[in-house]
Amino acid sequence: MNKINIKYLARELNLAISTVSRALRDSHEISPETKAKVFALAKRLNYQPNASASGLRAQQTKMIAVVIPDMVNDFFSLVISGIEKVTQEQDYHILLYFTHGDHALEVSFINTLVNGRVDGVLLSITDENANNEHLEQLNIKGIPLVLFDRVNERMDNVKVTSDNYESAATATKHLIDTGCEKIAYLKVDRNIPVGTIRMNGYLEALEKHSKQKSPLILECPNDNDEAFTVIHKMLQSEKPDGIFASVEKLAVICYRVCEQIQLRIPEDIKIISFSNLQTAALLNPSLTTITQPAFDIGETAAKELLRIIKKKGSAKGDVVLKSRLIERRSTSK
Amino acid sequence: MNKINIKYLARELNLAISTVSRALRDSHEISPETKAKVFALAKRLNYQPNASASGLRAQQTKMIAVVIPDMVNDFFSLVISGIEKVTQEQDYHILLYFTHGDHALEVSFINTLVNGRVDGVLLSITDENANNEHLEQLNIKGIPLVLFDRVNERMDNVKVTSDNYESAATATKHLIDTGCEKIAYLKVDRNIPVGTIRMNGYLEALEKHSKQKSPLILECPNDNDEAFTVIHKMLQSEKPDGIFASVEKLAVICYRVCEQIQLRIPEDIKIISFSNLQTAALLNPSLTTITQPAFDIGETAAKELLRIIKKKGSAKGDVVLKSRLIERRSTSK
DNA sequence: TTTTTTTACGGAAACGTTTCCGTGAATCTT
DNA sequence: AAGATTCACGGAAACGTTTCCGTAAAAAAA
Repeated sequence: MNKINIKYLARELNLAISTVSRALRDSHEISPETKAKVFALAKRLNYQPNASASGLRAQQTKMIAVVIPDMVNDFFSLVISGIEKVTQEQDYHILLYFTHGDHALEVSFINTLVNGRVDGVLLSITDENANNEHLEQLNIKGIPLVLFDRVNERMDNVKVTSDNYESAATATKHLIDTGCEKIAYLKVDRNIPVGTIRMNGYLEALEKHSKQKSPLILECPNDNDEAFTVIHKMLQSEKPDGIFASVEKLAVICYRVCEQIQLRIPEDIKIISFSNLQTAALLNPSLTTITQPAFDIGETAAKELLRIIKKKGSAKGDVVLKSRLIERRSTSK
Repeated sequence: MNKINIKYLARELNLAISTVSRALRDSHEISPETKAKVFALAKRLNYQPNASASGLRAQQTKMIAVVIPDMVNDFFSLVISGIEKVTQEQDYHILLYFTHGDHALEVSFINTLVNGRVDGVLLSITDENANNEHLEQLNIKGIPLVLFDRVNERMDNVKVTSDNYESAATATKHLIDTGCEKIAYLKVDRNIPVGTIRMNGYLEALEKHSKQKSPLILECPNDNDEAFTVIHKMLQSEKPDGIFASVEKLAVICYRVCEQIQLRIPEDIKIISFSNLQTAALLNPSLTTITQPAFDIGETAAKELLRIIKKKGSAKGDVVLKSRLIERRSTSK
C-alpha cells in the first residue's frame, strides 16, 4: 500500500521532483525522451495527482458546489443532469448540497465554501426575502456564484432562469381559452421567488383576457396533508372551474382532492401546472403542463459558471430560457 | 479580499500559528482565556479552515464519492436523499458522479479517486460481468468502498441491497393469485445484477405456483423506442395476460403500448413493476408496484461507509432491506 | 529549598504539489 | 573564438494546515 506520488516517481527514475512534475504537465522545458519515461512509469503505476496538494498549491480545486432545495421532484434531477454533462466535459467535480428549504442550512453550507473548498457555486436560493450577506461573502472572497431558477433579483450575479412570467400568463390564457371562467391560482406559502413572478403572470392574463371579477389566490402550506385540507376547502367553497398549480406537487394533491369529492377532470374542472414530471402523460387524466427546460437550465448555468471561473471578469448578463406548454387531457374542452 | 487563514489570525492576536490551530481544535493545552480570544476573532472574521490544506495534512478530505448510473428514475434520487441525510449529520460532503451505464466511465471515475480525493466510495456498478480491477485498486489503496443496489456478488466489500429475489417471487405470485395464466417477464438487456436475480425470483414462483408451461422472458433494449417495438410485437404474438416489468421504465412503455393496441389494464392484461415512482398511484390505471426502500438503502449504505472510514477494519456483513408490494388497480381482478 | 511535574505556548517539520530561480552544458551569434 | 542565448534539468520555497518536539514559567512533590 505504498503511496504513488511524484516523489516516488522521481526516485524510481533518478530525476528531480520538479522535472517529473513538469514532464507530467507536458512542459516544453523537458526533453521528449524524459517525458516518455515519466509518462510510461506514471501510466504503469496508475499515478494520480493528489487533489488536496494540487488544490492547495494551485489555489483551485476543480470542484463546484451545487446547492438546491432537494430532489423530490424531477426538475432538480434534470438540472443536475444538465450540470453534470458540463462538468464531465470540462473535467470538474460536483459537490452536492440540499437545503431542504431551510435558509439557515443554506447559510451554513455557503459558509463552509468561502475558503477554497470549491472554485464556484451554483445556487437555487431558499428564501428571496432573507438577507444574503452569506452570498456577499462569496463575492468578497472572489468565489464565482451563478444563481438559477430560484434567484434573487436584487443580486447582481449571473442568473439563469426560465420565462416564468410569460409562461404563467400563457398557462392562464390557455385555461381561459378552454372555457374556464373562474380560475384559482395555487401558490406556495414560502418566499420562493418564482412564486411571486408566476402569480403576476396569472394576474396579468386574467386582467387582459378574462371576465373573472377578482383573482382567486390560495396560499398552500408546505406540508402535504395541510395543503390537501386547504385545497379541499377552497374547491368546495369557491367552486372554481380551472386550477393553475404553480408547482407540480400541488397539482398532484389536486388530483387527489378531486377524486375524493368526485370532481371530474377536465369536465368539471381543468388543471394546468408547472411540472417536469416524466409521467405527466400517463396520469389519470394526463396532465397539461408548463414544462421548464430543466436540463438546459442546468447546462447553461454550469457553462456560465465555468466560463467565469476560467477567465475572471467577463460576467455576461442573465439568461432566460423558454418553457413549453404541453396540452393534455386535463384541460381539454 | 485578503485571505483569512490561521497565519492571519495568529498575527492579529500575537500568537503562534500552532497555538491558534490548537485553540480552534479546542485542545486542552490551551488556556481558556486564549481560546476565548481565538474563538472570538475567528467568529468575527468568519474564519473557515482551508479544506485542501487540512486534507493534505490530515490525509482525509471529509468527502465521499457517490457513483450511480444517472438520475432518470426516482430510485436514485431517493437513495441520494438517504445518503445526504447521513453525510449532513456527520459533517461529510458528497461528490457526485454519473456513469450513464457506461463501464468505461465508471473505471475512469474510480481511477481519479484512488489518490486521496475522497475518503470513501459508494457505488452502484454498471456491469456485473466486466472485470473490476479498478475497484481492486480502491481496496489496495485503502479507500473504503460500499456497494449498493447493483452489486457484484463476487466482491467482498460491504453490500447494501434489497430482497430482489424474494420480492420478485412475491410479485409473480401476486399476478398468479389475481388469475394470470401467462406471465411475461420484461428484462433489461444489459448486465445489471438485479436483472438476473429478479428473473430467478420470477422463475421460481412460476414453477412453484403456476401451471404456465414455460417462462416468457423478453429482453428489452435500452433505447425507449426500440423497447416499445419489441414489447409491442411480443404482446401481439404471445398475448400474455400478465406482465412483470423488472424496471419502472419498461412498465411505463407497456402502458403506452397497451393504449395503442387497445388492451385494457387490468381487464385484458395485468401489470406489476419494480418502481419508486411517486406518482404510481395517479397513473391510469394506478400501478401496482414492488417498491424498494430506496431512502433506507442510501441511508444504510452511507452509514456503513462512514463506519468503516472512521474505525477501519470492523467490516460487518451485508445488509438486505425489504421491499414492499403495493397493490393498485393495474392488477385488480 | 530543591527536584519533578504540569501548564501553556512557540518553532519547525511534514503532507504532495507547482513554480520561481539558478546553472552547467550545448547551441547559436558575431 | 569569445560572448550570448537556449536547453534541460535540479534545488528550494510556497500553499495552509496539523502535530511533534522543545522549553520557560508556574505548580506540585520531595
